[in-house]
Amino acid sequence: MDMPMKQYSDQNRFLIAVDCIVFGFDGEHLKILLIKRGFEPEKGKWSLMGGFVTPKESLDDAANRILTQLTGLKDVYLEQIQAYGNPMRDPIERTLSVTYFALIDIHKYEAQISDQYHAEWFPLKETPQLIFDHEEMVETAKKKIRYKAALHPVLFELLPKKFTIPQLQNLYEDVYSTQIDNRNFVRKLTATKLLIKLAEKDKSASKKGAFYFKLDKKKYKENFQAFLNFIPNPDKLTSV
Amino acid sequence: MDMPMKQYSDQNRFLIAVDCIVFGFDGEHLKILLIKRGFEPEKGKWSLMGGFVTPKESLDDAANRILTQLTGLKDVYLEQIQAYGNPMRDPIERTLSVTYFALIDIHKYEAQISDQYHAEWFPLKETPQLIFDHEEMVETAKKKIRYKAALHPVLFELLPKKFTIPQLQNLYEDVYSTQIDNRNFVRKLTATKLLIKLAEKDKSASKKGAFYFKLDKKKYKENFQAFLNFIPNPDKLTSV
DNA sequence: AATATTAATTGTTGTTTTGACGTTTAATAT
DNA sequence: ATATTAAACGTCAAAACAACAATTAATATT
Repeated sequence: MDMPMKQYSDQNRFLIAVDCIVFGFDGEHLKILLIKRGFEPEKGKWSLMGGFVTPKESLDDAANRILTQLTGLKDVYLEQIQAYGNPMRDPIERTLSVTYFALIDIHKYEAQISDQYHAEWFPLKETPQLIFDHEEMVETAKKKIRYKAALHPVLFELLPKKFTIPQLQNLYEDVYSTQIDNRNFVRKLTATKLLIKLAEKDKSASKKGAFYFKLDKKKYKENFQAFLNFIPNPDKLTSV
Repeated sequence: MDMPMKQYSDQNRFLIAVDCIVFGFDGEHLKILLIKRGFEPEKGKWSLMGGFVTPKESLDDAANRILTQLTGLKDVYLEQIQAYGNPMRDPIERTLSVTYFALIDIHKYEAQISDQYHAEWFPLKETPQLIFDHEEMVETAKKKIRYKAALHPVLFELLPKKFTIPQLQNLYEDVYSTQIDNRNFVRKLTATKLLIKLAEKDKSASKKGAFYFKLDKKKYKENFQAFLNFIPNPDKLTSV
């Protein structure tokens, strides 16, 4: 071949989409953010927040752009899950979708943007019917967050900067649908040295009040890959 | 909109490729299979085994097809790792690549097919320069296999049906570049009840010989998601 | 044929981690 | 002042773990 190539001939090209599974925690339950799809096909049906990848942006860029459009938030925790490539997954035209899961502090989420996109939070056990293969994507994302959080301190991304131990424990209990012994939980948590105790207390939830804590960012980054064991008997979590 | 849609207008379409990181174990070292690329650009350079996704196949189908073409093997362990979508990763034309890692019994691999593709096994520490972003892909795959194997009994996929404990231990020691105490290793292994002891011994490697074992397939499938702990202090493995 | 050699196999112990459960303390409501 | 609530602190026995020692089976050497 003498001439420099301009493109690969005889190959097929496809649409590439990004779909985001956005997790939030309202203090009681883990929830995901869904929108009413604004265009055909399946216009008006519940859907993950997604969009097509444009020529000059990477997948991560696309996911961040889409997430910012939906929530108004920037620099949120975002992690690629997997690519879905069934030829028939979109009936209109073959589209590959790369899913991401996002963890956001639900209180930072601005509701007026929600109205613009007709977005709504759904508890994990009460999600409506979704378009295409989005239900499968949500199932996989649920497994992924359970698997990941069993080993790494990723759930902190769902809480405000200041949070209490009971809040954190509620979160773990909801994610794993289990009761955790508070005394053992605190012991394991303390052992990680990930938390810094603040002077202030949250007295909204109890008479005695619970001390606020914040993350030790440095330790958090250093130990993000360390294997934790907050969940008793974490076996048989289904991986992704 | 009155007419049923035929396609999404005003969107861009891209090439989609699949690249496979094929791991094998020769009894001493973990290796990956690389090929000399047979077409421009970068013809003749070392590369992962990859190919473009065709219109009617899923991503998994494409990965299996490509892997069978390279190794002649079917039904091998194959798992999606992640999608790479940097707009400039292929200089000729924007191509999204979805990587898979494959674990094969190196002895089942047929060499004559290797010649056809100019394929070669490389120890992980002696991999040559690779095209595009394939080195980054290999790095990620290495982290992935270490992470996965620290928790799940996936390395058995690299061994023949009959294998000895010393073989298995060599494999773990090479994957984690560490010495493992044999007595503790055997105890943990026995506790999983994953192995069935055979009457036969392998006397090629030592005078006393080492008993062959085989996997208890049923237990293997049941416990695949269980968290193991063959590696002492598995913290600080880098995840993917 | 006895002995040395090699490496697989079986065994022991002290320490650390875990899960289960009891008690005390701080703040508010009566 | 007292009761109430739940957060915070503490105890203990069992299990898991890492580190280390001894025995055994097969071959090679003399």
